[in-house]
Parts: sequence; structure tokens; C-alpha cells
Amino acid sequence: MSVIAKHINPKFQHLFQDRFCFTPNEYELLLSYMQFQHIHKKDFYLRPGEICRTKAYLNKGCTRNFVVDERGHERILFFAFEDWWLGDFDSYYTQKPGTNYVQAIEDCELLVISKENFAMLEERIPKLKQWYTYKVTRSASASLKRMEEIRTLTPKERYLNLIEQHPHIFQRIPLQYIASFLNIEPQSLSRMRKRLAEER
Amino acid sequence: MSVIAKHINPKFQHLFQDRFCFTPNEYELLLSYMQFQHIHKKDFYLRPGEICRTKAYLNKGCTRNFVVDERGHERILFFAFEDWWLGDFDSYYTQKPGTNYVQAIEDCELLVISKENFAMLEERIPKLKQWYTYKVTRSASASLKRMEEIRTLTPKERYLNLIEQHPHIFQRIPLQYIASFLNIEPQSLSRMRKRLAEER
DNA sequence: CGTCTATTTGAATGTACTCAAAAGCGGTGG
DNA sequence: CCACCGCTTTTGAGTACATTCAAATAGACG
Repeated sequence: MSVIAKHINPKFQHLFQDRFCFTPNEYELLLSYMQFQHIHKKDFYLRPGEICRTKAYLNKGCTRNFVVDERGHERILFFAFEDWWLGDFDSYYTQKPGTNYVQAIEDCELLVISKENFAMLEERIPKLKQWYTYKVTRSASASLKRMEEIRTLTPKERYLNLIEQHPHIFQRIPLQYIASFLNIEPQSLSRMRKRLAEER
Repeated sequence: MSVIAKHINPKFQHLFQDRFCFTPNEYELLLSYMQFQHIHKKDFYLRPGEICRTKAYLNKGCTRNFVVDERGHERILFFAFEDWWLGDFDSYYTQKPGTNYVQAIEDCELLVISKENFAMLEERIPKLKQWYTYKVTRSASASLKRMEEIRTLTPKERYLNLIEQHPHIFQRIPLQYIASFLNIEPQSLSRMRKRLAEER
């Protein structure tokens, strides 16, 4: 077993060996191409203008992908928690300079792999490719769904949806970030939360 | 030359022969797998629940993709004009029942091809695959951009952007549809247009 | 010409925003 | 360990803007 493996969140091994039925060899192979990396709270994994040449499995911690609009306003596209992958996916596919900041909200542990190595491993481990294709279609559907939510739901409904699906999100993500994700002002979210708490 | 070809918008031939450098043989091959089809204004090419098994080159006319939200409100995702492809792309890739209506805004001429045949032709005509990959990344970027517009711009700015990029859109698309696309009420768009016209 | 739909106009309303300031909280250094 | 500083969250007041409901006008199509 590689030295790295000792530090790994058990979820990672579970994920590949149990859920995706990787053989120990396949798992070792995948792991051997991944680099362990720490980033501290508020550090950036990626900034606009950089080309996204790697992706990183988020082993521990949480991050946010955001852009800055022409008014200088931060707009959070999504959060990532354990068992997600980090990157600016538009830039990753096109290999053009990206637009996203990817920033740690908590101290994070990453397992980083280059695009080339990942592509190579996809060929050597068909299960990896299957899983990845699955992830891509999932994330495409998720972004369609998010688009629909932003367009059709009121801020209050978006908030209620979010806490229904992620009841503990306020324990990990500061209010201002949640507000940005929901596309409302922090003051409004604070008020809304208060009103809803009083109602019951 | 096939019988169909006579009816074809010259753009189509130009597109493949000149812009993508298809040989006459490749062009004929592609064409031989496409079915010519008319649909009338307000007819549907696709409805929610149907699996999208074909795509259609829009040779003439224009269409809208829309969904109906839980309040019964129509939400237009995008319009398609000449030289675009029609379908519910989520359903096309997943081969699960779709969510989109695809409806003709004007009488339309389509060139329809099945997913299987298109995939087969992609293998036989590498240029077709190149072009298609290009289209997919383009449309992914476009939907990211649209998401950003909906989130960051005011209704007025969204309107101004639209008429800047498509100055003649009102000549072809009814106001209510444009309003739905911009995510505002028809009344508001009507007022906005009036105000802006008066200002100059 | 008449009916049906689309667009325009009017008035009132609500909701999230802005600006501004106070309170709460966390982290740092003395 | 406490005091201070900076940042986050809360609270307040006023405003702007799109929405809703309602009705009138205009336009399309048989």
C-alpha cells in the first residue's frame, strides 16, 4: 500500500473499492497517479486566467467556485464538499484560461491528478470512465436544474429548498456565501431566516 | 444528387461543403441519412415525456425550447433559428424522457437524423465529429454565460443585451416569448420598451 | 366582419435592494 | 486571559422596481 494511503479519508477507498468495485490493483493504480495536497482556509486552488490542467478529489474540507461580475460582486456557482471534484470545468475541457475562483472555505485535503493522467487511466480502467461519464451527465442535469430554480423560484423558495436538501449547511458555510449562492443579499437572507424562525 | 437536395436551403450545403470542407461524397452521405420534414407554426417537434431519439437541423423557420414550471408558467430556455439543431439535449444524451417542449414559432423545415445514424456517420466522417464536439463545447459555454446573465444583470440590461446581439428579434419572435426568455412579465417588457424608445 | 389572442396602459402592492449603523464573533497579540 | 481589531451578521428606514390584477386597445386569422 502506498505511503499516501494512510492519510486518505476512508470514504475514498470505500468509494472506489466498494461502490465502483475497483480491484485493489485498480485502486492502487489510480492512487499512484494522485498527489496529496493541503490548502488552507481562504487559499485558492484556482484563479481566473489560469488554465485548469488538473482535477482534485476533495478528500476533506469544502470549497466554493465563484466568479466576479462587472460590478465587482462575487457570485458563487457552487460549493464542493467531501467526495466531489474541484476544478474550473469549462477551462478543463477547453484548456483555455478559466473564469472561476476555486477557494477553500475550510482547510482542505486534495488528491490531485493531471488531465492527461486521468485520461490515460480512464482507458486502462474502464470502470473509471463509466463513473466519470455518469458524473458528467449528473452535473449537466444539476446545472439545468439550478438554472430552472434561479429562474422560477422566489428567493424564499430557493432558501427553503436549500435547507431542506442541506439542513446542516449553515454549520459549515458562512451566511454571506449562502446568500451569494442563492443570489440574494446577505441582509435579505438574514431577515428571511429570522422571519421563518419566528413563524414556527 | 438526391431528390431531397433540391429543397435544401443553400446554407446547408454551403455550411458543410465550404465551411467544414466536406467532400461532395461526404455531403451526400450525410444527406442520405436525413429526412426532410415540415412542421407548422405552433406544432411541436417534441413534448415532455418523450425520449429525444433524433436531432433535426433547422433549415428554415424558428422554434423555442421551453418547460412549464410548477405554477403552470412557460419558461423559454432558448430560441433556435436557421442553422441550429433542435432537440431536448438532456434527453438526447441520457435517452430518458425529456422535459422540454420544442415548438415551431414559424413554419419550419427540418432535416431529421436519428441518434444512431448520426453516431455512425461521426465515425465515418471525422470532420462531422470535430464539428459536433465544437458545437457541444460552444453550447456548454453559452449556457454558462446565460446563467451568469440571469444572475447578474437587471431585466433592463438583459433586454438591452438581447437587442444589441439580435436587433431584429422582435421581427420574428412575439413579445411574450421574448419576455419569457428574459425572465420578465410581458407587461414589464412592453413598458420597458416604451420607456427606452421615449428616452431617445 | 367578428372572434380570439397579443399588446399596451393604469393603479396598487410587495419584496428585495440600498445605505447606514449597531451588535456579535473570532482571532491575535499584549 | 483579556482587550482590541476586523469581519460577519443583524437591524432599521426608505426606495425602487417588477409584479399583480384589471381593463382597454390593437392585431391576426378565419
